[in-house]
Amino acid sequence: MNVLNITVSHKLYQKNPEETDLGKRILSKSIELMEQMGYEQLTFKKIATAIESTEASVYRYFQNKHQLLAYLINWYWGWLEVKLAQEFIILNSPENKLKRAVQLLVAPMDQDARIPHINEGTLQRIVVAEYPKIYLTKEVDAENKEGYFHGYNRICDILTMVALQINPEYKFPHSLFSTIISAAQSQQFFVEHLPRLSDAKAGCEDIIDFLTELTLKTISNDE
Amino acid sequence: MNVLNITVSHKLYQKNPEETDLGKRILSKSIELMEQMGYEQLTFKKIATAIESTEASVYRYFQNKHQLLAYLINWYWGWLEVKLAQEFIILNSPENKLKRAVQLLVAPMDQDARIPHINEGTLQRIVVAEYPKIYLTKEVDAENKEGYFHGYNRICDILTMVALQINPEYKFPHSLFSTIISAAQSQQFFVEHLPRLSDAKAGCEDIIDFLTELTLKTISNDE
DNA sequence: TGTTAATGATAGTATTACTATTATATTTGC
DNA sequence: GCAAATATAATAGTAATACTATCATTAACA
Repeated sequence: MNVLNITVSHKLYQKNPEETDLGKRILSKSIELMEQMGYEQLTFKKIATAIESTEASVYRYFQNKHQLLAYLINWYWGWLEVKLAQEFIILNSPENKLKRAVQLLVAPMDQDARIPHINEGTLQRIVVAEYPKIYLTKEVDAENKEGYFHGYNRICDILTMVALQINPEYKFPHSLFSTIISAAQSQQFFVEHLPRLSDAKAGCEDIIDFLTELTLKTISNDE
Repeated sequence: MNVLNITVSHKLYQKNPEETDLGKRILSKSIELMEQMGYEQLTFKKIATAIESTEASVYRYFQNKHQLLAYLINWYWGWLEVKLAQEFIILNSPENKLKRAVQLLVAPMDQDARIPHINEGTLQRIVVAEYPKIYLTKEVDAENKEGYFHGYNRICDILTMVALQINPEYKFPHSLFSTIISAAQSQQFFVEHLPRLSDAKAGCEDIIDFLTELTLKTISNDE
């Protein structure tokens, strides 16, 4: 059986949680609890109690809740990069690659049986609900140097390269894809919670149409 | 002299801060401190000390820090709506209105001398750095009912009406403008802190070009 | 078997986010 | 000009949070 390992920068943990059973239980339960109660309400005490361990043990893996969130979100981007790479094997036109990328961003993610301690679908919902919290802080510059945003940067770079194949003249590809990725998340959130900020109906189809059209029209160089 | 009053829903405060001297000092100092230290580090204690008042007094105006942030951000959207209305008086084409709206979102805001207790430029930077925090919470549905996001909804609706004059067939105007507004903020943030996520150079010109082109291409119905 | 590493158990601290109470000052109605 | 209401100040207190520290136990490993 194929074992897949998503690697996250060692700056994002104190002790690698993928290497021990306790570490995996922390990841698994953190994902479950964070989705249920949200980032603000989650505490290391609650995680520890839920896995029948102690607060101090959780602190051995992550410095604090913020680092844990950064870890999970980077894991997600690493995962998405693997998915993209897989899909691109059989996609030949850059247009189709971009379309598929948008679908991956927005469509609910299935759980991968090879990685039982991470529920990718739940993790995706965490990214939708919490993502901007990892960079909207006063520590952003220091954390950027530590690689806290590496996963996101890479996705953005990959899509930029694809877009430049369609139109090498397009001036703002990084801006475009950081916008698209963040819109992919916020539109999912708006459909569910702030529907006046979106035209999409429940389900991911409308959001995909919106983002795909937006992307392709923007990078096209006709007119 | 022309006195201007931005009205914020009474659900966004305990006691109207615009009505008293202490209230205005709280607003003024909150804006200053929040920009300096960021939302997370700010406490009511710090505000109170800085204006030589007490924590309990600040609590009489706002239930908590979250409500204060929501107040400030709604004030900003109210202010932006007033600005938009002023500008639209002499702009006739919907294209020019959208272009101007993008400029207002991104260009640094001057302080209005008629409202000495609110520094609009500083407030704008707070919106850039903190905006998503007011809706990315588990209380979002309840707070939406209380009108916490009213200001944003209105800006989005106004721009939607303008866009539909250009292309009445366009299917996703609300999604487009919630995306544009949020990109206006995040691009400003990225240019300063996460430059790999943007192609813009310092200053607002590139961001304005990026967003203007994105908007107009997306709503155009040719091709 | 002795050493190291991982975890558990427990305790403690500073800060935060409030709530409550009482005193004092100021404004307002009459 | 005085009583009543209101706003604010001063102070205290509480529960929860976000850690840090210490020491004992267990497991792993060489």
